[in-house]
Amino acid sequence: MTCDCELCELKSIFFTSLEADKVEAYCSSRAQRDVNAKDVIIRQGEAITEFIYLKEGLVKLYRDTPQGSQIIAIGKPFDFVSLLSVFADERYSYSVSALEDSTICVLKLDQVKKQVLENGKFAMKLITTMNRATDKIFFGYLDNHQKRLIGRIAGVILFFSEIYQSDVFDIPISRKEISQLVGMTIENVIRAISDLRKDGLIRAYGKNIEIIDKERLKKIFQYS
Amino acid sequence: MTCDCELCELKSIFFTSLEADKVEAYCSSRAQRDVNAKDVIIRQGEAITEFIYLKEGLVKLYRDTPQGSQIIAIGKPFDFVSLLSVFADERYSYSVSALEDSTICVLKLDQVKKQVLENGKFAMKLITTMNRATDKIFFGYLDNHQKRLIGRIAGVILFFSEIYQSDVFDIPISRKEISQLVGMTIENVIRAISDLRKDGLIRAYGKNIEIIDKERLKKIFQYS
DNA sequence: CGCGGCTTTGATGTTCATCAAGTAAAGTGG
DNA sequence: CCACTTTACTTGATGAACATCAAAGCCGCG
Repeated sequence: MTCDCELCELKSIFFTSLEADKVEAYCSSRAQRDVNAKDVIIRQGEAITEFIYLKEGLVKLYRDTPQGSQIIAIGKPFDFVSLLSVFADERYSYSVSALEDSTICVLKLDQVKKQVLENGKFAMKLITTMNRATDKIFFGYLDNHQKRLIGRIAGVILFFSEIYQSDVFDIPISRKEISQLVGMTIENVIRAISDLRKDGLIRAYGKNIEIIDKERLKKIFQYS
Repeated sequence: MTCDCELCELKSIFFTSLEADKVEAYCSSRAQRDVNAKDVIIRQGEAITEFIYLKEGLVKLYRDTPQGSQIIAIGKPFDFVSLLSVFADERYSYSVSALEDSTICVLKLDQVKKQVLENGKFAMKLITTMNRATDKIFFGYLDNHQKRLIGRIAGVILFFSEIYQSDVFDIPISRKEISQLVGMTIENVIRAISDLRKDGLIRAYGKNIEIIDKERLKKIFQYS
């Protein structure tokens, strides 16, 4: 009867806005699914029939364009990964795939819509959560694209350092993916990483990154 | 008792989702306001207490950053100009000002929230409309920033041509604003416009623009 | 009239993309 | 397990796209 998603933000929306007897319905309609790294969770162009939420792990949101693949955002747990425009369209305009082995929660979109129709408190919370998620992605994107290459790279490194809560970590995306994330060529991304290494701000052996001088890295991030 | 916003999308949301007796409450709580060109409608950093909708005219959404002013989008009638993150935060993270003399409709945000809480159908429609508006802005932005300067300029010209439904029009923004919209320097924006003029694709005397060769302009827009 | 802001053009420098080449790592079939 | 292929990564050289600096013309406004 109790869901095991102890820290689940979506659950908290349901629980604080649903009567006790409705919670059970939520629990039973919810499906949990484990996905492996590199698995595609959402495919651009597919019909939107589910409401998907990342419980554990790390994912990337990306879209394929004539100019190549473009990473829109990296999704952490407690981000509603399918929030970006779930209700806007019939079909996904982006894909989502797992960067690490992850666990997702899946709800039928109909169920969520039903809740919105029946439960104002739920609707209100959902709108707020959706807006926050979209805002974060959008304004984050705007901020990033005001910076030059080196600043964006510094941002990426600081971002993952924040996620892993450590100055030493394995970056979960390839150089190519970094280039798709920052919107520049792979060669120049590598050059920027090399520059940071040569200047003694980071150590970088393949995917393993160590931040040596976080303050200077933050300054580069800030002042582009 | 009847609202005069005959074509108002917001009104249509209310009307199709409210019982007749509630419509009156909506009408009375709604305030219509005329604003002059260059008037600031929403100011970045201000508390969000109202729900604002563009009934007539043209506005720009922009934000001020340490690197200068950045235009996020141009808002036409039937765009919910305050939709972008109304519920996400306490304060606006962007400004809105009128490009032309415009008419806006203003609702107390409390009133809208109340409707969301009380009326599921209204909530559902609002979510859908918000998502669509945000999607359009966001993915439009992503598309634009994959293009080179000349393609973005072509896009801007085609955009306003679409708005005014004519190949001859006065562009409602300055060269500087175009540069803030496409995210490049004013000098290079001017050079790009000059190039289009020299190549015979457009005529351009100050703010007056005439599209001569729409097909080629579209090709430039499309293929960056 | 003259001041300040907007616009335009030219010259020059920086940032980034492209092309080319080579190394390392990782999967693939015999 | 090893040769083989493929994919990811790295560095250098060159060129294109864009920013910056400088100067001058235009235009509206006090």
